[in-house]
Amino acid sequence: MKDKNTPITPRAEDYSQWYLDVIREADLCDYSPVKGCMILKPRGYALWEQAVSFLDAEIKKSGVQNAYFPLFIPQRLLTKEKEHVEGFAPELAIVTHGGGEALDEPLVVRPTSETIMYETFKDWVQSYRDLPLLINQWANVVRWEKKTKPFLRTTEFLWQEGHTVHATYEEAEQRTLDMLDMYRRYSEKMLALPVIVGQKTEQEKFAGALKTYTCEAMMQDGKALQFATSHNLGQNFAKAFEINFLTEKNEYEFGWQTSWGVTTRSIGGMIMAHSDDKGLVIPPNMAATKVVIIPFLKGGEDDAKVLAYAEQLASELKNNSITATIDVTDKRPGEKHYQHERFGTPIRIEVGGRELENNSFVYIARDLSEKQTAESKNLVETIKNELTNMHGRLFDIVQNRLDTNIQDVSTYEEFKQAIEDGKFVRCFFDGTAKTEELIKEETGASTRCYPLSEVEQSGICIKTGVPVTSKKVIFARAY
RNA sequence: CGGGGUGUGGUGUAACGGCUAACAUGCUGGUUUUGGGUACCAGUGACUCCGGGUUCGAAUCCCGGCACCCCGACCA
Repeated sequence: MKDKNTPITPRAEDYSQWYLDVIREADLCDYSPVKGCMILKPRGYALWEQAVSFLDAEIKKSGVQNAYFPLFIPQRLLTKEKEHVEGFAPELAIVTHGGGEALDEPLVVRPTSETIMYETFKDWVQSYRDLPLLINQWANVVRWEKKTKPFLRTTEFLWQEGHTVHATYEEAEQRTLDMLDMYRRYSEKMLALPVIVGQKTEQEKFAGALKTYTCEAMMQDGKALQFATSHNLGQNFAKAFEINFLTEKNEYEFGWQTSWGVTTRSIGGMIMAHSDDKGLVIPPNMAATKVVIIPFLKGGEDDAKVLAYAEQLASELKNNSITATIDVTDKRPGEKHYQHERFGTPIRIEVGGRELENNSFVYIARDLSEKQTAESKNLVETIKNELTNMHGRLFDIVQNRLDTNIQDVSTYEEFKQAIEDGKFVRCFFDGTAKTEELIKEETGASTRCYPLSEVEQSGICIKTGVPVTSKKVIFARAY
């Protein structure tokens, strides 16, 4: 943790350094001895736990069961689907020795579990009666990335990966979209983060997928962050792994598959999108501790009464499912205030002799600096409302940022300028890998997605001028 | 992996090639304070990232490694 004479870097000065400062100040993680890996400290892990509890419930509600597959994947399995192996080959961690001896066949540390799961799924799926097969796993995966940043890109990360097999394309597509929508809800309800949901271009889709859908969020510097994906795998993997089943007509057909995942990166997105120059801001629904109560203790005989009052307020909140703690450390009040601002605790309540006397309490929402006073009989209602309002305020700020920073352009000059200004750009594009690469080279912007909200229409490609009939695509610089 | 930058107590910094590596903060104990980082006293804490070299003498110069940061390429 930094000291008081070394405040965190202001956002405008160096966004990247600010982000690292916020994380360190909030005591979320440590660097590991292995480059690029992240040690999640309790405060950081608590954020992920909130995400897990929401997502796990939603996943189960949609009929999916949890299972667990091994960390090690025999290398030959990974090579079965051609595009898949080509996509992942450069970032694999491979184990060559075990028990002190060289292994006959190297083992890949899973970068994702399609291959090892589907090798098994082929045995689980025999008949149309076995479908749909709906499996999810909570796991860690390893991708040996060149460059890392806490939460946003780490060598090892935590995620949830869902894998399903269906009897028809339509059903698989529906599942793909349903899970995409779950991620949108996760983002909006938990992270207070509005997102653009849409479909990835051919070039940007998942290695081995038919279609990839994504949630794209806008950070405070205008860069995009993709933090959840849902893939319609078609029959690509089913063919490679021979996942076939007998239909009602007693004919063999390959299964139609989906996979979908969200990672600890989403926590990074939340941090980047909401935090400020004072430090971390945790949206209320993501905060394990929603309220911290700071009693003003003056060393007199009133202290016991003030403390009892604080405890009374805390237990009332807890009885109404609002997690609250009392900060009884012997630090000075000001120091506590700064600390909890850096920790991002959504609401701070202050009580002392004054409040005790007139049965009130002072509260401050993390995203506002004004102190407000309320009567203790209205405690639960007041705090509940404030938590709800805070969620709304955080959401609206990001929504507004998104709305005002998406620009429709019709010339390449406009395009370049808008990207330079840190905006999301919406335009037509010919859909080719060549054009996409060229634009990326010249401007640093990549395609984010074809938003689901867009409609197909005629236009001309922003770069090549070729006439196209398609949705407009979003371009942006991205993390 | 290419280009650039930075590595000094837990943290942030300082020190011309030259005294026992300095200051602030933190941490521990004490007194004092407590409605936005109290003040003072005492204590604690660094083979100056690692390994070589140049030199009478290296935190400082040179070479090699490693780590971190920034900009690219790769990606959730």
